[in-house]
Amino acid sequence: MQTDRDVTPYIRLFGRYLRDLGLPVTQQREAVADVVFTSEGHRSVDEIEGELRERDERIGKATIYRTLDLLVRSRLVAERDFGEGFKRYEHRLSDHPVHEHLICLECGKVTEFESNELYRVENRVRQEHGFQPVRRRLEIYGLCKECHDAGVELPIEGLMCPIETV
Amino acid sequence: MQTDRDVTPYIRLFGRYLRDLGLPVTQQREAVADVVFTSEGHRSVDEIEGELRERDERIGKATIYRTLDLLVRSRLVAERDFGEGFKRYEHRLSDHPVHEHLICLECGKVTEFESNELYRVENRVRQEHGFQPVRRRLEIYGLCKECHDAGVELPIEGLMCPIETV
DNA sequence: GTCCATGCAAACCTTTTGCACTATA
DNA sequence: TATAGTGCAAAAGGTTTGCATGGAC
Repeated sequence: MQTDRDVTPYIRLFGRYLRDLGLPVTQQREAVADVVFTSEGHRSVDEIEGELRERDERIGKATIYRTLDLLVRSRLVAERDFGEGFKRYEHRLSDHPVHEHLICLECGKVTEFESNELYRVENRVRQEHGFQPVRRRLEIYGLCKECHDAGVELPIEGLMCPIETV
Repeated sequence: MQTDRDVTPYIRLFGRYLRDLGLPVTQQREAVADVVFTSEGHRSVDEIEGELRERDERIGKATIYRTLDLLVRSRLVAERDFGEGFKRYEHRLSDHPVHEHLICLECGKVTEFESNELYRVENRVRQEHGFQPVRRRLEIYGLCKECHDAGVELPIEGLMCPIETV
């Protein structure tokens, strides 16, 4: 049953992708896509499930995972992994479709930044290694401004001088 | 029972780290550390377990995980995640303790490279975001030289033009 | 009407934990 | 001898899969 839902341009793009592949455009797929497209940050599957529940959409976790897989394949959504033990998803239709991440080791905040230095890196590996870059991932872990201003100091764990072998 | 095992300088470093923390230096810890230190690539827990079995060391998986945790904390070993669904471990006592990774989407080969452009990136985020970098991670996914020379072409999946919304 | 998606629960896989026993220092 | 580690098996947590039912086209 095709209802008159609010189909945003982004969801329409996803619909086009599905149709190109001969796959059905279902309510559930549009609902999951809409949650991701209307979210601004990096959403976990749990968060997406919660948002769907708030919207009174009852969609199984398996369907959410299967739809996210399609969204990632369509390249409309990027899969992220900040080492939390689960993945996060972020749509790529923002002002800055290509960006990297700063991750605070103290509070977990994720900040986005752009780095055109990386184009130089990619050109170098193309020339020096004959490697054709397709996609990349740069994450810098450290202490964010707010935590630093709050006086947090990151403890230095580990050996002070790992090179000394005596 | 303290046997006369072949204790390399690297294992001695790990022993020092443990002693500094008042923790016992056990056979199992030395055995796991030795496998990691004598391995050149990026080892998974399964591979470490297999190597230990070949050496006739019977060590439980839990102990391997617990020892790897100590090795990572000591900063003698780096934890890697190439999106395979499990982690890999690499010792940091090579010629190039700091390096990034090129990962072939076709054959899975991992090549290491160095990028001093990243120091500039880190300085920039320090100035522009007040963020103090501690560690970083750069992975470039693409097609390696061998696969390209073998004629492999990466299929372009997804929408051709994700920006067009009509 | 055909084909595929959905939902539920079970399965899967890596990693973590509880607990009785053993080794280190 | 006190303290901490080990091994086993069970648990945990995220993700995937099998299968009967229901929806898209």
